[in-house]
Amino acid sequence: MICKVIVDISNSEVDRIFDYSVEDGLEISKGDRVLVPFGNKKLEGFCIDTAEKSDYDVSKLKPVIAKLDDFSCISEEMLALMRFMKEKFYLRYIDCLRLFIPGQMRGGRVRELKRLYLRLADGFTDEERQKLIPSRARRQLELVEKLKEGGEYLSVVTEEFGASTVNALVDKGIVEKTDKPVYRKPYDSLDCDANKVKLTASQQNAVDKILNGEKTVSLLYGVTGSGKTEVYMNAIDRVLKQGKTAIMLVPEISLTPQMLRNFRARFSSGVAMLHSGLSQGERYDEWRRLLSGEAKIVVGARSAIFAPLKNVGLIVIDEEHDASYVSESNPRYNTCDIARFRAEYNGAKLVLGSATPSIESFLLARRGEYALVSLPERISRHGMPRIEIENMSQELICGNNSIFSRRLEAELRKTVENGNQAILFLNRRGHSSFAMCKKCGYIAKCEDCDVTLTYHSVDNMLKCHYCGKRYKMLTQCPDCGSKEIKYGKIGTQRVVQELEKMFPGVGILRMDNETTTKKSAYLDILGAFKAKEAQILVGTQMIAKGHDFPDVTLVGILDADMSLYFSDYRSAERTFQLVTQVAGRAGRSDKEGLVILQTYSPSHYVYRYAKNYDYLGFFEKENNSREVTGFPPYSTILRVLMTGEDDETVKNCARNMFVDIRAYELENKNEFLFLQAMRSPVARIERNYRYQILMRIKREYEEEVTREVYRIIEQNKTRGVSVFAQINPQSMS
DNA sequence: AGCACGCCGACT
DNA sequence: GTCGGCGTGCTC
Repeated sequence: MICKVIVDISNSEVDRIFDYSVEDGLEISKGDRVLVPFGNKKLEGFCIDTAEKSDYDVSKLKPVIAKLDDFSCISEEMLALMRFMKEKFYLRYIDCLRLFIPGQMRGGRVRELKRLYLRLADGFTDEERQKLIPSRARRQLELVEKLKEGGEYLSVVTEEFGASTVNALVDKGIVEKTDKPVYRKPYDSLDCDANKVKLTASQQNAVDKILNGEKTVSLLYGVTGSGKTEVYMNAIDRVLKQGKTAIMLVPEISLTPQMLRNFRARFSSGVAMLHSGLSQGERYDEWRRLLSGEAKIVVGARSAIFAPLKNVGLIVIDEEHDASYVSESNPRYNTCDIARFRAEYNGAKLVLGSATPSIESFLLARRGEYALVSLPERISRHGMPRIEIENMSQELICGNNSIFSRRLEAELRKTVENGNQAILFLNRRGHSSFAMCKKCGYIAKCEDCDVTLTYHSVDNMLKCHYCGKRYKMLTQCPDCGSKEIKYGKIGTQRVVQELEKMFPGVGILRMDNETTTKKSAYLDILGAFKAKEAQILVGTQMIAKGHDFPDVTLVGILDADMSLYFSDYRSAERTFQLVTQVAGRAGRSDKEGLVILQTYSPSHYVYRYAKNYDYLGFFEKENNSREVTGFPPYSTILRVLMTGEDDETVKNCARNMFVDIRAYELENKNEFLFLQAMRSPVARIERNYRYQILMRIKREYEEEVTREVYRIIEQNKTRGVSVFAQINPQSMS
């Protein structure tokens, strides 16, 4: 027999299928991990197929050394998914396969916790047992009866029956001692009261539409507090009753302990969790519980979409618009595409849930490709805080050059005096910034792309990340002539300093990506704020989602424009989602909440719609603008990134590929909207030089053009250059 | 990736 | 004369 193997080295040179012979007596099947000789050493690898023939000279084949695990770890479905991912995202086989198993398994680092386990030995009839056990040995007979219903750990049995009883049966050979792994269960202490809430009519209707509708994908559109979680849990419950399994995804950052607790309570040990908070060992154990079928539901972040479940009946992606569902490094993939593949493969349903769906998803729903399932808005906007917009240009004209508007300062004072809490929110996207006139709100944009220019402090230039065009930094506003150009960004540190001056003695907490590298620190700060150890919390995106703070009555968004003018075609969408989400932090209890949004562009349409919580209005406007400008979802942006240690080599490789792609473009003019090669905006990372080829392709040609581009890449790839593809990148770094 | 094979400069 | 530089080719 021939075994087709992918070796465990992440390098495009060896990311090919290698054939090995399998010697008699060794049983290898598709999806097994194997140990193989490779060059002059032994490597781990994955058997992705078996065959009778090989294209390679059979007499030169080396034999597989061994099978690595005593279970099969990659299912037929996952092998198909691997091929899909390679085609769609231009990934290596091995990088996909690595996503499918817990990291600990590689390199034989798994240390399974094993305990002795008792079970009845095969090959004994009841009569034979009766002959062997004296009828007066009541305890032995009882134990045999118990074990007939299934095995049990030795320690449990010994406690109940005593060691002598056990040993007597083991000596007779009627009972066998074996090793059985025990799985570490995180959150085992959570209480498990089955809190089944009766669904409202509209929730019930939503569940029916999701599970019984003809469409594979449903977009569940419902504002915060409309009861989406109940819909998810009910739908999962019904799917489980059909003997199927379910995948529930939540955004990474939130880790939503609330959601995890709900699931544990409702489904107890049938739930496995996979997220970054677990230790390596816990992660492995949860994965094994899923593989063995012991757990039928997985709750987790992005990577949980690769859970080794069989017969999946339902996949839920909660907060579908969240950026954490897109992998922006190494194996770059989009969770939604993976979920759709798995749903279609299994004949399962996929639910995308959000209060502020991505433009892409909502458009697909409106076109009828997805079923649109809406939960009614809460009866009134009561409970949603009022959003007020403060014009920062006006503040400047009135002589207020501070980072706080006079209104925000007054409201902060009021909040502090009343013993309530406030959150001040700062935007921080990446390391870049943009140029803006503080007087009139003018924003420097690219002449060709209508995208905000990014300020690069290294050379004091403004650059367009979508076409590579460079501009001199502004010294004066071209519109109003003012020399007050803002291009930096406010740091949390600075905000805290100002606050300390304004409110001496008031507790202030600070949280941002830089200071909070540890997960525990993040939870500590939130805990301290919840316990009212401070009255003001200053933070970045991290505090925007999840947690409820009942005493927060004021939320200030200091620099809303930071995300509005970020150089990304999705910046308006992001800002709308952000404002809506941040607003949700104020007034979650009976206390009335207020949101103050500071901006230099008070009349921007995003703020107009966000202020009224008008998602549909925003969608219409934004969707229209995407169509006019030819950005996704009306086009597909394909970025080919090349990196390597030698600048010349990488540059040449990029040039060669560009020449071929350009030739293809000239023959297929109609399919392209844009094509250009350039240095990457971040030109060098970790001593690797970076070049990129950017294209915008008409949406309907996405598949055929990407296929052709990948073919050209494959043809031109050179030693010393790594090539990656990115579809609709979140950022260009 | 990692290693072997292979062809040109300064050294015990 | 050799030791060793890293360019190129290969790994079933």
